[in-house]
Amino acid sequence: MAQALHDAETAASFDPDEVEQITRAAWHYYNDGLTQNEIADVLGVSRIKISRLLEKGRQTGLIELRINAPHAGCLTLQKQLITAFGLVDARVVPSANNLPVVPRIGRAAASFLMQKLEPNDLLAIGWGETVATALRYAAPVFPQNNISLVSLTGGVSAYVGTTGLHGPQSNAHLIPTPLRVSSQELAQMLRVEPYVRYVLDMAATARMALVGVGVVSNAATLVRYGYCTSTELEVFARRGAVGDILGYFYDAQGEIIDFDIHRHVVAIGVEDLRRIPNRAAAAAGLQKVDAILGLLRGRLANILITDQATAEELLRRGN
Amino acid sequence: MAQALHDAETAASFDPDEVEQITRAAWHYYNDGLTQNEIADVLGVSRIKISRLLEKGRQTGLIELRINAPHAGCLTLQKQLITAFGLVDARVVPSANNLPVVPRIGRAAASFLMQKLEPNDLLAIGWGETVATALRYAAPVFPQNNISLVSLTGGVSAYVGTTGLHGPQSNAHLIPTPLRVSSQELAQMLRVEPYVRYVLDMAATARMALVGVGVVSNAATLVRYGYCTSTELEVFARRGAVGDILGYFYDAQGEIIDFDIHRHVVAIGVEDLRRIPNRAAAAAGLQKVDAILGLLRGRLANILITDQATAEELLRRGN
DNA sequence: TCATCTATTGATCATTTGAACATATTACGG
DNA sequence: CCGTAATATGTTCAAATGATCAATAGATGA
Repeated sequence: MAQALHDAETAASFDPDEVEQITRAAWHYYNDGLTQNEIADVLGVSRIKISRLLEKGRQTGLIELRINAPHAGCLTLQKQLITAFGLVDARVVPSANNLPVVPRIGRAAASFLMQKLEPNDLLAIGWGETVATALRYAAPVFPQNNISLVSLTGGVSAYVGTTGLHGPQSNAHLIPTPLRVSSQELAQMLRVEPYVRYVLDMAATARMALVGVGVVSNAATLVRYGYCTSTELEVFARRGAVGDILGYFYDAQGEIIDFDIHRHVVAIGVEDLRRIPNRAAAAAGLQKVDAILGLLRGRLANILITDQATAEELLRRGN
Repeated sequence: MAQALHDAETAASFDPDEVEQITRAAWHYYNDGLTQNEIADVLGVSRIKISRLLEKGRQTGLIELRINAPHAGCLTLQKQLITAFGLVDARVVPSANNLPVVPRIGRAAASFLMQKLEPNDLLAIGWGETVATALRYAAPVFPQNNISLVSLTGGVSAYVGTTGLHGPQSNAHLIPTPLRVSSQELAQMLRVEPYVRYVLDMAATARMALVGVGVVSNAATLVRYGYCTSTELEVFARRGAVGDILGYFYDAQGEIIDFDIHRHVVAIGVEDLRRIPNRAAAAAGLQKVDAILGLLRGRLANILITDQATAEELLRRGN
């Protein structure tokens, strides 16, 4: 079910030799200001190879570009979000009307993680496209700092697989089940499976979580990947659901509504989630404003990564 | 005396409008992958302007490029340095034979500072070319995180002036005297001047210090800027001096030697310096190996930022 | 007020760069 | 052992970029 959430175009390489080459090239290129040709001479390879090494470095997050001055307008928005919703932190990326939202937010989330995570930290991840994108950018760096991953729900292995976070050196503990299964009984059985239990317990100890926010509409990722039908969502919406987190639907105040589907979900409980001290939600888009508002009101997340337009709308409608 | 340590070519601008423009441009360029032309259209300015904004952003450190995987060979060296000399941390930049050393080490030091300093921190700075370069790169970012600067010695104002760290928003407390004055009496009078006293006391409370390492040879920066004569240095060398820190000369074991000049220096005392928990020395070059060895043996610094060749030589000769 | 000087902006062009294509090399299944 | 596919490397070329020079606006001082 929904196996190939993302095609594996970006399977990152961890060949130490290549990492060394990339680093060396990057150093010369960005710090020393050499041209690709000069680096090629120094390292004794062809120019195009340098070009490709640099490209790969940027893709994988090995080379990270940090903008040290928060965009003035957005800095204000960040502060406003923090105070208006009592957040721990917030990131607002400048708006860009006709650029796809997910990669932009994903990058911002990756950047946030790289800034906040400390060596040996444990990062818990939820389900969703934005989370997947963020991981794609941030994950290659994790082995360096010995950062471990743990999933908050089933169904994430599909897209973690595309981040290159496999192999002996990686440290990813993923719940090996779908997000939702067909019956309450099966879900319960899976939850008490030793390894599943183990991962869920570990997830509850994470210091930082990154989750996505689901909307209640046909466009929901849950629908697109077959975990829900549009019909179900219509019912949920009629009963007051505005969004979902980890497969749990909540109302405008962020209260989890009692739906059957919640007992079909293989995921950490909401109470446990709330005990994770840093819960970052990455989401943007005007269609998500209601969902985000509920999320923040219910303190299901206390960190928000979004874009300018969404932030403005949140502030207009919020509180 | 030695006023223009560096020409003011890089006087950074803090026009908030420009910072915003740079940020916006950088975001589109590096995160969204737009071309300069496209950004020019979006922001409504000429393409060449975007090019210049980006250039300025990189120069001033507003746009920071971080390489997330330590160079493999150098990572080893870093670890070896840390264990061999009992350091708190170390940075080793890859060697590049015919590139000037100072800017490379300076950038590495700036990068180190930006990584380690936390908002509202106080950074103490010593005297020297490398420190000046590091500041040039790192300083523009400080107002953002409300990082304050304090000088450990006199004579730094000359080069801090070139970092744009002036004006109301900046927070730089500099000792308004030369590094060395002509008599013991004058030095003593200056040290008890209220403002000088105040700055020295404040410096002693810093959590992080960045200092340079002076060699005992004609090439010493102290000589070039007129604080010492070659003749003096010859005498010092004959009496066992291998290097200087903040104007204090020490022997191969890092013991401060008792010289008259030390009483002519307006600087924090060595004991107070040693009480600063993180003392980073930035220096590279084979001619500095003896000086660095002494420095580390005497624990005058417990963090070292250097290059590959120097690190290897240190390890060969050290301990 | 004018002249001069400086700083900013704009245009041109050589260099640098990445994308598209072509080729070689290696891995793999029959 | 061969053929096929997948991967890596090399070549060519158009796009993108930054340096240089010219022009303009703005500041400074007599």
